[in-house]
Amino acid sequence: MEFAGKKILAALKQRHYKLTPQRRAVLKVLGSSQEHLTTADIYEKVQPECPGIGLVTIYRFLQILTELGFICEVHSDEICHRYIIRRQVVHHHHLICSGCGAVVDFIDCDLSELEDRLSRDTGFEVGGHLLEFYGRCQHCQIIDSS
Amino acid sequence: MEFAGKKILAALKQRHYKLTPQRRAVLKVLGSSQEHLTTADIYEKVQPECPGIGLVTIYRFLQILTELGFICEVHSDEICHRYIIRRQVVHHHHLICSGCGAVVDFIDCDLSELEDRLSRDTGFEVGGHLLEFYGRCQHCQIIDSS
DNA sequence: CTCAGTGCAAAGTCTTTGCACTCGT
DNA sequence: ACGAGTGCAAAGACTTTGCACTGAG
Repeated sequence: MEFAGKKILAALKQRHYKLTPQRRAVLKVLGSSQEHLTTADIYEKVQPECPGIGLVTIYRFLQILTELGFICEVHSDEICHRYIIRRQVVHHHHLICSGCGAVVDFIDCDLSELEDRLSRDTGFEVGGHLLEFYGRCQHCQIIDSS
Repeated sequence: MEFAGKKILAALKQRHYKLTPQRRAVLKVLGSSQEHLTTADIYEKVQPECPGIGLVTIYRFLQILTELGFICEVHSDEICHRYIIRRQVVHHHHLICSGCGAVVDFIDCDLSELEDRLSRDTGFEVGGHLLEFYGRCQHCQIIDSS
């Protein structure tokens, strides 16, 4: 999953953001992880590659990545402020494993009908939505039953 | 919307939680607000009714209410850890006004087909989902255009 | 009367800010 | 060589914990 990271690096370069070793390392971690990560998770995972890195640097970089839409925040009743690299450029949703934290993206969901109905019923001008599914991935189901 | 608060009071009593003036006041605030509130919001709104109340008390009580499922956390890319009283006992979703914070519940959404497909495609055992819509309520639309 | 609940203060966690130094461009 | 980016330390925001007192049942 190096691809997403590489793509973001190029995009950052184009916007004249500096490509420091720290940023490369953070992107590498984000790009090679299937799970949603907290800032602290990233900090830990970056250590081998970039021992001296400061937490602050990660905070600041994540902020940039969020602003540019390169990472998504993952939400649930249990989880907040966890990040995952955005593999889909388009609007999409997450299927999250509550066991290992793996995240699967999916694109096609037709909520427009529901959106229209809500709009009619409530008078709201509906601008967007957040949809996330929770469950257990195959691997964690096996662990559960053993 | 006093109703929800009254109902919760009864449920708490049944579970032998003590019904202190502080708890009554917090429930009153939650029950009479259409918006999602932070702990600090509740703290402020409770002052007139219960001047000496401590923030800590609210934290602790919200924790109980969350555990018992009487309030829901509201999520979005902007908003996290905001609470709203649970008016629907059953599974439901939120339509949130990004202007004034008003929250409308809605129940009927048929995601089972999508859930089945995801389950088939990914091997996940899907346990639940979080669906929230964002938009502008009628009132805020009027303000916007003036 | 008893112990859950409260309020205060202190501690803990997470995140942001100020500032001098470094290094990518 | 310039200024964005970095790391440290300190400050700030939010939440939890310890402890003695209070009041609901």
